[in-house]
Amino acid sequence: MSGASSQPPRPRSGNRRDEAARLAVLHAADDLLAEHGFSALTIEAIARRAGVAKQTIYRWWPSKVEILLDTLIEDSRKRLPVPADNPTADSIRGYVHDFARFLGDDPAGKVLLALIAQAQHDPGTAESFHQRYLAPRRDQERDMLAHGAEDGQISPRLDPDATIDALLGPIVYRALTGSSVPGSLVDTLVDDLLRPRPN
Amino acid sequence: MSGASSQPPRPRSGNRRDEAARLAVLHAADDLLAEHGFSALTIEAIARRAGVAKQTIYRWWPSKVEILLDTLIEDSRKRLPVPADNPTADSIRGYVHDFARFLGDDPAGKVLLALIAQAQHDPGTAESFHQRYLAPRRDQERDMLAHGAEDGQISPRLDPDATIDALLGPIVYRALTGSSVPGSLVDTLVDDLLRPRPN
Amino acid sequence: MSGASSQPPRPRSGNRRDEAARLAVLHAADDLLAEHGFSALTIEAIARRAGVAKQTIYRWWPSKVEILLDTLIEDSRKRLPVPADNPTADSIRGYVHDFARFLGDDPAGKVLLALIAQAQHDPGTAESFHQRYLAPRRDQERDMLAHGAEDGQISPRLDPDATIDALLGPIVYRALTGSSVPGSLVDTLVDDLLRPRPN
Amino acid sequence: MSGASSQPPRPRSGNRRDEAARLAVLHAADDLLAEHGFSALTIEAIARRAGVAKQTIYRWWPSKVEILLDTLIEDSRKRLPVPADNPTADSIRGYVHDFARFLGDDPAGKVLLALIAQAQHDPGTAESFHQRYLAPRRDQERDMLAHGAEDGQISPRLDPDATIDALLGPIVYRALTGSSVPGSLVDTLVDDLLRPRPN
DNA sequence: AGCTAATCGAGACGGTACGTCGCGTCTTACG
DNA sequence: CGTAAGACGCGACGTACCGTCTCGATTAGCT
Repeated sequence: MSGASSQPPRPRSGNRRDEAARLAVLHAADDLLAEHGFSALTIEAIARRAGVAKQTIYRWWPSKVEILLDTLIEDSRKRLPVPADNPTADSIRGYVHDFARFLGDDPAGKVLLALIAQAQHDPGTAESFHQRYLAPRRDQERDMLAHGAEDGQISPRLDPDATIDALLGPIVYRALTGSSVPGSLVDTLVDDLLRPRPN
Repeated sequence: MSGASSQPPRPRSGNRRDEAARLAVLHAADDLLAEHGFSALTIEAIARRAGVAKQTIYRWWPSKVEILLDTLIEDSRKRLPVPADNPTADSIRGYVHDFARFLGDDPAGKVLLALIAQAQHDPGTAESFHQRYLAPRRDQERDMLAHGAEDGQISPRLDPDATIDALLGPIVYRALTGSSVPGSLVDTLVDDLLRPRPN
Repeated sequence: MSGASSQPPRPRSGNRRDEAARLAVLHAADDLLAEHGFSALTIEAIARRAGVAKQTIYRWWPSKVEILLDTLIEDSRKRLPVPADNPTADSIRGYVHDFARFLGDDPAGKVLLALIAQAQHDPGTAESFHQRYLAPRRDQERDMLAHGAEDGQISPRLDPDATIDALLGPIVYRALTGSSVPGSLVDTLVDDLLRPRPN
Repeated sequence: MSGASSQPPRPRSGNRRDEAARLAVLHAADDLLAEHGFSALTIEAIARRAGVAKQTIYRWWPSKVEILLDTLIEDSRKRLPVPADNPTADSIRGYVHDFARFLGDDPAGKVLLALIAQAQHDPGTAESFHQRYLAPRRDQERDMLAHGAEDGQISPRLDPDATIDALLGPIVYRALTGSSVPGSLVDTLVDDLLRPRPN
């Protein structure tokens, strides 16, 4: 009688939030951005493509920016993790290379660029984008640098935030202006900024 | 003096383009962007504030982006000139500092950020922005570096475009993410990138 | 026995139809109509005010019109009975006066007007309204006239349905157009229609 | 001369109100009401069927009720004129017959019923309906009775408003409840109300 | 000196998307 | 079972701007 012990895996729906609808919205938003650009990313278009009612979107997301943030956070976690355990000089250098690849080649990179852009147009977006994406990531990146420095793997010449901005800024700027990022540029940046001046 | 006695208030244009209307549109666009942000920058709002008919805007500008580009090009020419004649190490360093100030403090800096952003959302904007603003400026900046290197004022470690992106990228990225740019960061970037490795 | 002791506030229904919920719905509908008009009489508002789930309403009533019909039928039975036993000329005249008062002053009169109105907009309402309210009442009114005529109390000059429509029509029309119904009008109508032409 | 000289028939549009759009909206509203009833009479449906933008409707009419009022006023003027010049007993009787026919057979009669109904649901409609339709018509009907009485054509037994309500009320009530109005009923009402009691 | 052509303010027009409300159906968990 | 709760697909609401258009007025420059 106590029967089916702890959590029988219910294919639920109805009273609770519909997980299928949630995923359909996230994928529809991603796809629309990739296929037709940000200007085609309207709530109505997302609802249409996801086969979902507009109200279902508004019930769970205050704006299309939050939808994109949801996908970006998830994709970044999976495909652009920040080296955390005993980062080596190589793994840190690898992270910057991965960042360049993420921005340039991964569809999720386009989401990141779109959010950076939209943050310029709308203060609400800026706020959300910082709190939910930039700040947590920056914390991880700072940790990475701090641990790397503790272990003697790197010796940054600037304070942590300046170091990260100096490393990633050029990559982001190139992506924003439609240019590619050659590996040599990344290597030079890493060499310059993470090693002390030899003299 | 002979003329305008009978009709007191409005000297209507006539056959030629009305310069007053042109300026009113540019200023209205600038002001709206500064006061209420890009989302309030609609053609209807510009027309309303400029006291101009919508058609007058559409006759002379294909989109609001071109209006902003007009103001940005003019303002950049005046307030952020690229050192051209015999640039010294100091004048080049000064230009990077000026660039940071322009982005951070000058209202026209907000226009530049808005255009970078809009270029992510709309390919037409990207195209126009490159051809009318980024490319010409980049040409001047390349010249500046080339002349500086010829004269022995600087010795860039990277190719010209990479050098400029590495210098300006962090500044732009900080502006895009709402941070300030300390002078020390600029100095470090300039020192690193425009001087050869000592060893 | 397990008794209603442990749970203080809500004695949930259980297996049979919850009479308290039924009454709550009827009163909520009545109140909303009286307080905010027909346009505020939505199923969601009724459920909200009655503290009842929407599904509970849909389970027992096919539409909000049927809710109103339930209240109207009950209220009419109580507060506007048709004289049935040996109607006299006076009791018939009194009924017409009562009808005018019901439409003009009783909250239930507003329900009747709302249903007459809604019947114009929706054939389903018209059908229900006729079968459940108008036809049964008309039968009683016809009986009233027939018995009155048999007893020599009245001598209608028109056939029964025409008589009733000629008596009540002006009253309803005045109510629909927001006018009051003076007693003298009722008296004249009764005098004209229920007595034979003297000549 | 009188001919088509003065006003060359311009098929205009543009800056001024588009007469074709106005008529398309009125006809679309009429048709939708006749074909699918009031519940199908949404602004979106009218716009769709008229081939007109929603905003064009909202620009000129505050609500769908005003659209119906426009059509009703026009149709009533054309097809149910109130006898004005030297009304005779016969022309007055004819008017009441025409009124019954209008309500029963003319599509515009359905518009009138729909507006009477909607006025019960919405105070704004009631207000508009009175000021724009009922009151002006009532004025004309009062004039008709007054002139008829002056000329000795009729001798109403009730005050003018009561007379009109007593005449038209039963007709309206029958129409509202889906019944037909036999000519004999009209004749009896007219005879009763417009001639003095013989005794 | 009159005619032509272009500009300008004004604003109507057909559209698309906005964010909200209520509909009627549904599923769950509780009693 | 009936119930409270509430998510869901749907469709209309009334508003804001879009980009196009047509008006009537104004004013140069060319016959």
